[in-house]
Formats: sequence, structure tokens, C-alpha cells
Amino acid sequence: MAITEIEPRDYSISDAAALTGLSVHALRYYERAGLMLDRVPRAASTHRRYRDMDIGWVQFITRLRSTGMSIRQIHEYAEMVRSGDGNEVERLQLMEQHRQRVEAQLHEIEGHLAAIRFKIDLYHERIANRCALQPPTDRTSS
Amino acid sequence: MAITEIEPRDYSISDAAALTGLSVHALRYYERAGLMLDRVPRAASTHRRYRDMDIGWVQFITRLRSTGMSIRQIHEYAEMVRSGDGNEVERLQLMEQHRQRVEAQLHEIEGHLAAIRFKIDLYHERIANRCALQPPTDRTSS
DNA sequence: TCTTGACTTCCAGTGCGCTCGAAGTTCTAG
DNA sequence: CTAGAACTTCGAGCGCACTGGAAGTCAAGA
Repeated sequence: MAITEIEPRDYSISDAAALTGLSVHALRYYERAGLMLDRVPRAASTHRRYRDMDIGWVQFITRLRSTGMSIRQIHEYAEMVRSGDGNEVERLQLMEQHRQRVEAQLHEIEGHLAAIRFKIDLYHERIANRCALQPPTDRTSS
Repeated sequence: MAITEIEPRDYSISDAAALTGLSVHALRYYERAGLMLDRVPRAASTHRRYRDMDIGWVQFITRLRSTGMSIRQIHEYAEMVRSGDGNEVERLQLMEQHRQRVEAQLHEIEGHLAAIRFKIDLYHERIANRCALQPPTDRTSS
């Protein structure tokens, strides 16, 4: 990631990997799977040159992945964006659907977390009782 | 799930599936994978008869699964519980580790959700602008 | 008793999301 | 100019968590 200009314009695939937290394999896979808005430009017609907008897009779809959107769904979304302006309403619907799913997911996890905390409290209690019932071996240490 | 007594004591595998939200396949798989505390008792030495405690256990490990704990990890936890009392501290540690992971996961999802909401707001804006710039075709309809 | 459907075991198959390796090409530091 | 690291494509392989099907057994209502 050598800085050659005041504002770097593009990045190698390993730079992109470092910037997004994905592996180079995953980045190539994403492109093959049609997740990028267009074919990532190549330098000298071979090596990929990720632009800032490409990095930004990968970072966004990584958020979608992390919240459970499948590769297939992201592909559909990318196709929409690719097909140009005019379908903002559709895209909005897709995003709002996803938002709702994520919100539901969040509530679910909160419920599970509460149950896990409850279980943890039970263990604390049980351990406390055991200590109270057993004669202390050494009160001074640790 | 025919109620034969005042308090039903056990359930068929399809009852268990209904009660836990898992498939009968998954229930058998869980048992094979060593996730149950002990072999689920059989009636007439063939059909599984899930007791209340089995159902409860499955419901709990389903929470662990839903919060991202792997089958392998749940197996380890089940082995601990199986090996009897005396390792409550270890079990507690395992659960607290998981709790922390889930809490981190929760915060991450919240961050992603914020980004998704931001994107949605952008769409709303863009759609509003488009409508403002385009001459209305029919002000009376819808 | 008969029939029908739910159950049993065992093993192979599936879908997802990467991950790896081969074989060849290109970039870069010395 | 050269060595070696980083890149390219392509296709196969992997780990996970189930899922499905075959072949046989069991159970409950008509």
C-alpha cells in the first residue's frame, strides 16, 4: 500500500483484503459471485485495482453478510444497483426488509442472552453454596 | 401429543420437534453428535421418549446454537455436565466466555444496523428528491 | 387383524461460504 | 537482469450443520 500520490486512488487485492478484513480468496470469490457493482478494474489487464468506491462497497456488503444476508441476496441487490437508477423504491424495500430481519434477530439474541445470564447466575449460586457447605481449606490464600 | 395423564411425562420425537422448533432429523443428529446429556430413553427399546428435562435441555442448547455456539463446543459443554458435579467453575467460565462473545456480537450487529439505517435514509432522500424534480403525472390518484 | 403412518438405524447427499492448490504471469527490489 | 513475491484463472476440496432416502420395525385406530 505504498502512497505514491497525495490521495491514493486504488489498491491491490491484498490492500483491499487488509482494508475490508476479508481474504484475497473471498474478494475474488465475491467478484465471481457477482457481488461487485462491476468487474473490478485491472491494471495492465491482469491485476485487480480496487478504487475507493470498490472498497466502500465491499465494506457495506460485509455489513450485510455479517447481519445474515446471503450471498444470493446480496447478488440480487447488486444487480439492482447495477441496473442503474429508477429502482430506488425496490432497493429501499429490500433494505427495509433486511433491517426488519436484523431488528428481529437482535431481539432474539437479547432473549437468548438473558437466558444465558440466568444460567450463569445459577452456576454462581451453586458454586457459592458449595463453598459455604465445604470447610474452607485456606482462608488466607488468593 | 395425546395427553394421557394429568402431567405428561414424555414425548415422541415429533412432539419434541414441535416443542423445540427443530426437525426430527436435527434431534436425532444432536443425539448422535453427543449433545444430549445421556442417550434419550427409548420405549420398548426403540422409539425415543423425551422427558421434560430432555426438552428443556434441547431448548437451552438451541439458544446456544442460535447465538453462534458450534455443535463441537456444545458437545464439550455437554460432556462437562455429563461428567457430574465438581466442574461448575469450568462450566461457568465456558458460559461466561460465550456470554461475552454474544455481547460483542450484539454490539457489532447494532453497528451494522445503524449503517443499514443510514443507507435506508439515503434512499428515502433520493426518492424524495426524484419526486420533487419530476413533474407530477397525476396529483389526484392514490 | 389389518393398514397406515410414525418411528428406527445407517449412510449418503446438500447448500453455503469460502479455501486451497496448480500452473502460469507480472511486478518490484536488488 | 534476475530472483522471488504477488498476482492471475480455474476447478476442486472442505467444514459445518443439517437433510433425505432406503429398508426395516412398531403402534394405534377401524
